[in-house]
Formats: sequence, structure tokens, C-alpha cells
Amino acid sequence: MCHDEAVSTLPDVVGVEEPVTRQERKQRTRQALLDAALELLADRGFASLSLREVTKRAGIVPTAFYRHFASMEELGVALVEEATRTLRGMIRSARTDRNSYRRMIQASVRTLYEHVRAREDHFRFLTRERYSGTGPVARAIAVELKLFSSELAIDLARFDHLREWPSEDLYILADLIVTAMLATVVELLEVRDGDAAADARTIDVAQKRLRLILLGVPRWKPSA
Amino acid sequence: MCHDEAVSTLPDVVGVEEPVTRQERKQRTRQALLDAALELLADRGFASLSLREVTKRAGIVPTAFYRHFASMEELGVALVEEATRTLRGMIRSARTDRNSYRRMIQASVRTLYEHVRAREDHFRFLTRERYSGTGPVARAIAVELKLFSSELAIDLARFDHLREWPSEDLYILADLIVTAMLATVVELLEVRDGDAAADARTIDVAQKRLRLILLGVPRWKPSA
DNA sequence: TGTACATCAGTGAACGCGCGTTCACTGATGTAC
DNA sequence: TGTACATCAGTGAACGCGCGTTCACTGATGTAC
Repeated sequence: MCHDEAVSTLPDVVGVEEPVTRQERKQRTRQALLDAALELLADRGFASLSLREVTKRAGIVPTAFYRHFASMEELGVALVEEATRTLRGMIRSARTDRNSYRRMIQASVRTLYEHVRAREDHFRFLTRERYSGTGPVARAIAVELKLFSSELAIDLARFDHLREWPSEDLYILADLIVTAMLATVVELLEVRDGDAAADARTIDVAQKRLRLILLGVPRWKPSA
Repeated sequence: MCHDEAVSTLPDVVGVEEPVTRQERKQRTRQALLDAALELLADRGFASLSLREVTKRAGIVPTAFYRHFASMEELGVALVEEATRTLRGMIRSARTDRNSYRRMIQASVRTLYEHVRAREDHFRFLTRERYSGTGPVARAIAVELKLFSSELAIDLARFDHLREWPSEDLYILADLIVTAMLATVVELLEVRDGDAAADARTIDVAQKRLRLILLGVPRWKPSA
């Protein structure tokens, strides 16, 4: 229809140039497929999604799916990549000041809370599919979470009592913290929308949980 | 065919009386359905099971399914009941002596290990479906695990440092222990069959994890 | 800039398949007398 | 114990449906000259 006449035609969508290149269009459809899948995953498992459902919601014909992914599994792995990008964004935010344990715990839980609320779909997908079975999706999530734990272990190594811990013990601690945090994620996702009191309670429990874990640290005897 | 002639016919299955009553037969078919489902769940999620698959493996015709369950969901909830019976059996075994923390941790992890290995199918089902979504199965598991945590909290209340903790804090501790134990279950289920070294490593990590949690206990300031 | 051809994201018909569920049935087990 | 009827777990045909995947296609976008 109308091409680059700029301003003076009908009131157009503000500032959005029509996409031109084929590449851009393709990328948009791909993203529409990922978004459609995430929406459908709001209350179901990935294994129960059908290719036809996803394409229908994305507004394309089923057969066009194969222009973007060889299978639903491949789309699932792409979703893991997208969701773990959110996760990595979170670590970057959390890795800040070096205050007291208490302050650090408060800041970490706060960061977790905000990132979960900003992308509930991503966190729901990760926690729900994490133990879903033996497929490529669960495997991809396992790999990413292992990486995540390792990074946290490295960060932890800079703290007072932890400087001389053997890396095995550090990894156990990091893993325990990640597990506790993921439990918090699940609890946050279960809070009824807008129930601020439940949010506050969940955050409080999360902080106590972490405090309890870290209280043990100074008394720990690092042993091979 | 042959009825109660007792011993002297063809070499029959040892000591097994043929079931007589309709009720018994029905019960056996029901159990065959549950067993078939559990077998199929070895590497997939419950949501991906079909009624026809389950009946086929159980050796009955699809339509006979409805003599036992109104839907697959109902069968799923029955599986949760069966599996949590295993879980309750485990607590009963674990709730024994009152030694040092260290001894108690060793005994608890040992008990967990043995029960997991004895019924991998049940534990796999519980851990896999726990976060699977919003269906009746996930809800039933959530209820049972909450009960489980509460019982543990009550047990914990009898220990030295924990006698004066407010029940909220006790519950947080119990929940953290349950979460850590479930993480161990998942790790045990991931060990390649017969890999004794990996078993030993997993048990060791599980013990350290619990020790770390419990080390924090004496320093905890119970706060409303 | 204009033309002729290549690329390729998306279309639409068609396929065979397993699905959940209905229905009328069969025949062994259970019960009343 | 023997007979006549009731119960009901399991059968088998049939249904309409959504599934993943194939294939030949269309027509807008991209490219070479």
C-alpha cells in the first residue's frame, strides 16, 4: 500500500517504519512463534503443545513452521535460550555491592523478585520444564543452570569466610543457594496476581531461607 | 478351567490361588493400569500419556478404562496417592534415634537413598510432575509435600536448639530440608544405573548440604 | 533507472494416524430362592 | 445343591477430530546486468 511518503497520510503507528527486508520479516515471524508458544505455556507443559496450535496463535499456516524450526523440540531449545538470557540479565544486576550478608541477601532477593515479575513467562517456563523429562529442553535447562551455579560459586569465592573453601564445597553452597532461589521463583509464580501481602511474605521467607544457609558458613569445616 | 483340586494337577504357579471374586479381579486390572502408566512415565511427562497407550500396555481394551477411572487425570491422582504412600513409608523409617546431628544426617540420607532406589518410579513421578503445571496431579503433589514439610517441622521441634523457635521459622527450616532432599532425589535418579561411584558422590553431597543447613541453626535468632 | 531471473516465506490441499468417547454387546461371577 | 435372574468387567465397531508432515504453488523481495 502506502510507501515512504513519511508523515502526511493517515494517522499511522507512531515512528514505526514498515519492515522492509525479508530477513526482518522472517525474524518477526520467528519471534511470533516463540511468543505464541510462551503464551500457550501459561498453564500447561511444553510437551503438550502442538505445532498447529503454536502456528495458529502466531498467525501463520502450520507448514510455514518449518521455515523457522525443524521441530517443536528445536523451538523449545530456542525458548530456553531466550529465557536464560533473562536469567543472565538478572545475575548481572545482582552482582553489585559487597555489604553485609544481610544487605546482600535483601538486594539479591529484591533483584530476583523484580526479574521474575518482569518476565513471569520465562521463569515459569524454566522452572516448569526443568524436571520435565529427558528431552532436549530439560537437558538445555540443566546445562544452563549448572553454568549459573558455577558462576555463583566463583562470585562467592571472593567473600570472607569462603576464600579458602575447596571448590567442591563452594559448588555445594552455590547449588544450595540456586535451589533455594528457584523454590522462591516457584512460590512467587503461585502468588495470585496483585496479592501484595503474599508477595511480601514470600520475599520474607526467601530472605530467611538464605540467611539460614549463610549462617552455617562461618562454622563450616572445609573438608576434602 | 481347573478349580479347587489343590495340589496334584499340572505344575502350577507356586502357592498362588487363582483370584476368584470379581472385586479382586477388578482390583488387579486397576493396579495393572497404574503399573502400566508408571512404566510409560519412565522418560516422559504424565501429560503426554494417552489413555489408549496405558490400556494397551495394561492388556485391556481402551473402553474398559472407564470401569476404573473417569479420566486420565483421575488415574494421575491415584498415582500420587500410591507414590506418597511410599514417601510416608520413608518418614516412618527415618524417624528413629536421636543421636548427634551428624549421625542423624547420615541415617536420613541413607534412608532416602534406599527408598529412592527401591521405588525409582514413584520418586521420578513425584519430582517430575511436581512443577508440571496447574492440573490435579501437580496440585495433589503440592498438598502432600506440604503435609510432609509440616510433619518434619513437628519432628524438628523436639530437638535442642529448635525447642523455642516460632513455628513459622521451623516451617522454613523444614521446607528448606525437604527442598534439599528432593534435589538429592533428582540427582539420584540421574545417576546411570549401577554407577556406584556416582551414588557415593551424590550421597556425600546430600550429607554436606544438610550439614551446612543445620550448622546455621544454633546461630539463628528466632524472630517474629 | 529498468528489466529479467532467482530466492524463499508463506499458502492450501491432502495423507494416514492415534486420539477420547459413545454404544450395544457378551459372558463369567454373584445372588436369591 | 440346583436353578433363574442380576450384575458388571471387559469387548469391538464406530464416530469425528486434531495431529505432523508431504507437496506443488504463489507472489513479494532480492539480485545481476
